[in-house]
Amino acid sequence: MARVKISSVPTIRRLPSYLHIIEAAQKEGKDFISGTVIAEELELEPIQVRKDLAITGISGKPRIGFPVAELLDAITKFLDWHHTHRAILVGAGNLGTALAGYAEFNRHGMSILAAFDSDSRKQGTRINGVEVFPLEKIGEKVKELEIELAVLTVPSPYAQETTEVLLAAGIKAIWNFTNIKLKVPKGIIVQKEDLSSGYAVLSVKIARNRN
Amino acid sequence: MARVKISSVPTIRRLPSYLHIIEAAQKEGKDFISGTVIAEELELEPIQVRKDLAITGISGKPRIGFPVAELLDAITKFLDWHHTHRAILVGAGNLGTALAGYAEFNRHGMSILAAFDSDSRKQGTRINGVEVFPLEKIGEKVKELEIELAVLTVPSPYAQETTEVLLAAGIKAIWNFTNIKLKVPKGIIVQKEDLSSGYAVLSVKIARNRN
DNA sequence: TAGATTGTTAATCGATTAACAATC
DNA sequence: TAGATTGTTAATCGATTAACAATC
Repeated sequence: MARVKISSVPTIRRLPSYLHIIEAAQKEGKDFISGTVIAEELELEPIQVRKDLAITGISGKPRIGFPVAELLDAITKFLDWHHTHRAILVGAGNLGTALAGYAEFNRHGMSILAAFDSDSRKQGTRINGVEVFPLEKIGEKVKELEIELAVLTVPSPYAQETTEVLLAAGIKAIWNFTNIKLKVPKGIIVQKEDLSSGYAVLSVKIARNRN
Repeated sequence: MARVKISSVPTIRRLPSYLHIIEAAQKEGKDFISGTVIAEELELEPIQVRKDLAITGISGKPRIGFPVAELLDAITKFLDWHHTHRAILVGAGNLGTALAGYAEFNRHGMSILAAFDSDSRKQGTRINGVEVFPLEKIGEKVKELEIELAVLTVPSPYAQETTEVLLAAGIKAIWNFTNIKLKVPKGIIVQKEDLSSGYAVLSVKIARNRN
């Protein structure tokens, strides 16, 4: 009986970088790639790569490695990147515009179908091909376009009130780029992308390096 | 003998969110804030907040909590956010522009003093107040402006070659927003900000939620 | 005083790493 | 065959959580 392997968040976070390496190997015409090679490329331990790849269910051959095509397929499916994630962008500023045009996401199933902004000068224009609507249209568009995900890139002071609008529209998953901890009911998925925490780690490293 | 408390990366990553909560408390005129309150706000365990705050060296009072002003000062200093980090932005696209205008970073010591882009139409213009120069000027400007940090927001295919230019210019720390694992000599600090790994976690959560 | 909160020490949990037989 | 790599089982490491005395 096939049991679902338990996968940890750290493992999930590493999978996209594996995917990237394996895609490069495929472009070079390789049919197999070893965990050792992937590990070298990313400066990880080989055992960690093997453990991570185990969750895909693909088995490798000793001395040869893992089959590239199968691995790409299995990782993509594991990440649910073979499905389209129908998304809206809320807050059409620079960050939102950057995300709308980020090829990496588009290639992996994220489809931003509409953007929203409170600035009437932006309404009716397009950012990276995505039309910008007033916030009032969120409810209507979410239903019409069968949206499952909202990418939140409004200024932080508006994060919570905008979230209320999204919840009212029936949104079940929010990718939160603000530095506000959103208050949402149980069952709503919130993924917080915290640039400040990255800056904190970097800053501490630099400070330690100075001494 | 005062020993430097060991601090883990997870702890450092949580400090900015504590700072945010404590700043809000200060604005409300509060002189003390308890770990319990911070934990509630962020949906963390109180014991985790107390452990994390211990690295600042500030001690709290039972029943009352931690002194807000001292805590803000200690966290800011711990993160080295009281020093100015002189930075350049390499790649003046939408993401770079967003980072240049991100008030959160400016408020906490990151000072972007110049931007660079290979697109000659951008050269001479300003993004969020930062002047854009051709890449050829990097070496000169890094010396002139005493830059210690480069924020890398070029398209991924140019990430490694741009890094070589930065290294040649004497840059010792790179904040890498591309999805390329940069090859750098030992001693160079690279902080990778990986949006794809966030998307991976989100995507898996959504997929699990559908079942 | 009563009791909420701190801070220390110990226990638990989970992720990473090590060891090594199996095998291509 | 020889030996590099896989995959499993066990050991280690480090982070989180629990327990609880001290105390404001």
